[in-house]
Amino acid sequence: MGEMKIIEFEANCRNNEATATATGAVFDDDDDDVNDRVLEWEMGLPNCDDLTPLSQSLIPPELASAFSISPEPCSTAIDVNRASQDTLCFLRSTGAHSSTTNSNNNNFRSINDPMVVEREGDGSGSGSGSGSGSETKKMRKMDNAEEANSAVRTAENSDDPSGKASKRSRLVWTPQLHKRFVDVVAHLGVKNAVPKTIMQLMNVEGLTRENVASHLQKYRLYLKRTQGLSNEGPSASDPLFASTPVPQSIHENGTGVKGESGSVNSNGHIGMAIPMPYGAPMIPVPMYGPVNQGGNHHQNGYEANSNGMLQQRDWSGGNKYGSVGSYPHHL
DNA sequence: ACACAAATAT
DNA sequence: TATATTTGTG
Repeated sequence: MGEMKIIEFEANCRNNEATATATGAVFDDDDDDVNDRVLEWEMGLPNCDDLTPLSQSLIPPELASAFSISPEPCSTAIDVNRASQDTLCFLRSTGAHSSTTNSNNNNFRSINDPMVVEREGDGSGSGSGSGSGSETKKMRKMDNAEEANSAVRTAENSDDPSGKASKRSRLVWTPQLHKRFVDVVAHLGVKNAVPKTIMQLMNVEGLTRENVASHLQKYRLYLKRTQGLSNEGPSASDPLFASTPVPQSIHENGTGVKGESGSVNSNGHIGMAIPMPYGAPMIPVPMYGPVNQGGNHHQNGYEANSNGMLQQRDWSGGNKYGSVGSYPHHL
């Protein structure tokens, strides 16, 4: 278990020099009080949906080309898995013992299984693809809904055999996606929060301006309905929106630099203007769904998405945005 | 070309 | 119901 976690983290942070070093330090174990520190350290670790998946290139294409950086073919989930395997082998051969490295920590979720899109065209094929049918099956616990389904697809379904424009199916605004959306909207002021910009900063592959525009329209209505009216009563409607507290920074805030940070929202949440939000792509791919509208069974707004996280208030208590990364400064 | 809101469609 | 698309306006 402990091994698994470390490996996953390793994989997720491969590009983070500092963290990688830290990981190494753990293995040097002098133990004992180190354990406490490790625990403490782990508490502050970013949640999995805050981590940048390896499957995502850290450098935007434009930037890469601008600095003539070699493309580095963006790794697939399979690559990530293989990397995990390699790391595992390496660690074992090195004699790293993570035996004492605690076991209780449900906080870790693997995102090396790709966040996926499914198009309504093919309802089939949601195989747990990444494994490529080979090993790794042993430690797959997938507690609860964790990675219940995972299909490895890409936004642009490669084959658009007939003709051209592959009809995208409806975008499903998962809590992760929406969180991202809200973060970005909060980060830009009201002024700059226009669909195009939002789309760019969200940096989600396959996300279109129309997607954002539509969602933004709805979101604005939601805002008008809630903070417009003094009564903030039944937030029963729009579970998605309700689950993602509206940052105060939506007030007036151009670059967000001068904004008060640490202000507390009505919910008791910290609505600080996100210091340095995403710069690099984090969320690989939005999730599309089979639109579940033929015989709709469940009424909750949630989808049993590939992460299975119906994270409602993961962030309720403290402000641990392990949320690393930074918005591109050049905007 | 874009943003926007409202209406409408799926 | 959630999202997409259209329409009209700026």
